[in-house]
Amino acid sequence: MKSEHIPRATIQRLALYVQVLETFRREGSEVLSSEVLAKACNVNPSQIRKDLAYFGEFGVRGVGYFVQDLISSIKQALGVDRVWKAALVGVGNLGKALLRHQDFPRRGFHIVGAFDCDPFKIGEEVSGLEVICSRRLKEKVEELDIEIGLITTPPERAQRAANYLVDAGVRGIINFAPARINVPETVYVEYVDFFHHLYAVAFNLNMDNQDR
Amino acid sequence: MKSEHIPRATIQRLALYVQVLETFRREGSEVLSSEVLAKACNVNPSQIRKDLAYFGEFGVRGVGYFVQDLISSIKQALGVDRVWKAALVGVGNLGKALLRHQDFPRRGFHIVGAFDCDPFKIGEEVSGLEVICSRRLKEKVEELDIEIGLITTPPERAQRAANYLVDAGVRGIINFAPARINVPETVYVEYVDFFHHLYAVAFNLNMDNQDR
DNA sequence: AGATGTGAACCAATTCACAGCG
DNA sequence: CGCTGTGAATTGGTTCACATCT
Repeated sequence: MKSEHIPRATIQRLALYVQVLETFRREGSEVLSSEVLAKACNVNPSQIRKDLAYFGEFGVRGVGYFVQDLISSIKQALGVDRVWKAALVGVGNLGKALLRHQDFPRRGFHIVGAFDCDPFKIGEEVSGLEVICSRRLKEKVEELDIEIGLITTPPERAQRAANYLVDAGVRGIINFAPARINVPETVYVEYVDFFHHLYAVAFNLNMDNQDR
Repeated sequence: MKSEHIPRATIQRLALYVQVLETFRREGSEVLSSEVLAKACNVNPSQIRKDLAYFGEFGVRGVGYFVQDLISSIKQALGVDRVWKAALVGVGNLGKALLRHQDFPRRGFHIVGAFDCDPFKIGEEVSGLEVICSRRLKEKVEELDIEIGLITTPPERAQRAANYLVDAGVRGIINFAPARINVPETVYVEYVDFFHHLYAVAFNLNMDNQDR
């Protein structure tokens, strides 16, 4: 693999390719060209080839790509060809929904700890996990070998959750709370915010309305 | 407002600015410079000024921006200075969590219809809404004046949900299901997929691990 | 023959640097 | 004087076009 800098957009597209390739596999495809995959993903074929080229040569000239092999190769490139263990902090509506979400284990992300600071929630069981006091994060992260943290607290408690996670040695965080968080440079944060998407939809509908 | 093409990234950042500005407002700030806002959003100050320039001149030279005014201006630019009515299709774990999510109404997105095709779910009440058969979408969309659709079905039923929504005249869709959907050009779709973010985190942690 | 892999050309978005204004 | 607003410079990402290989 080339150690060039890999655009963030490439990573996002690779995740998309896996999703679409898995659909092709379910439907029985064994080989496909970058052109076919491109159409299904709504991107340019050479975009796909460039994205893949960061990690190696996975295709066969004159033939295309073997679906199963390509899925495996991309997953390996992304580092999702293994199990990642995660802790969830904030057992509200969203937190519970994520804990119950079948796709997490199915996709290799095992949520092995659920944390909250509300004494009424501590001890409650959600989806086979006992809710534990957030203060005990460090101890549990070490015990369970957790590498990823999911923050699903209300926004005003997101920073505190982040602090606990960082202190516990977690180096990857996905923040579902609508608030920015400060963490050391060594910690990687992804923000998930539905409302940014809702705003984008509203903006586009609004534009269309004005054009008429 | 200039009718230039506005980059998608700009729209996403404007949504971010609103989020961060609302935090500043809560904390009592009345005026701030692009530099201060930039630091809080982790972007370049001139980026902010450029983004805003697509829509008008909102600042005061030598002073900065008035927090409250800027929030209002951006919301107006994005088209979120009003209420948008939405239908949710697919009342599973995620669907229920979204229906119960206080932030939707708080941010101007009112989910006024919940739909599912499972006869066991139809008639059930979730967060004050009766679950209605998906086939009745068209009728309800017209009756309730719905403009946005949220798809929270399993992936294999996402396309059908999209078809119902399009047929009902909905022109903006947010798809939470991990599947691409085909819709006419006139319909705007946003995809929300946690796993793309999880993959990005996994990739970065994986890289860090290899570097050591 | 037909698809990949890739350097070159293109285009868009970000950042710089400073003129313009309160 | 200080910060905005913006043309110019730069960076980075995407697309093209074709050499390359099965």
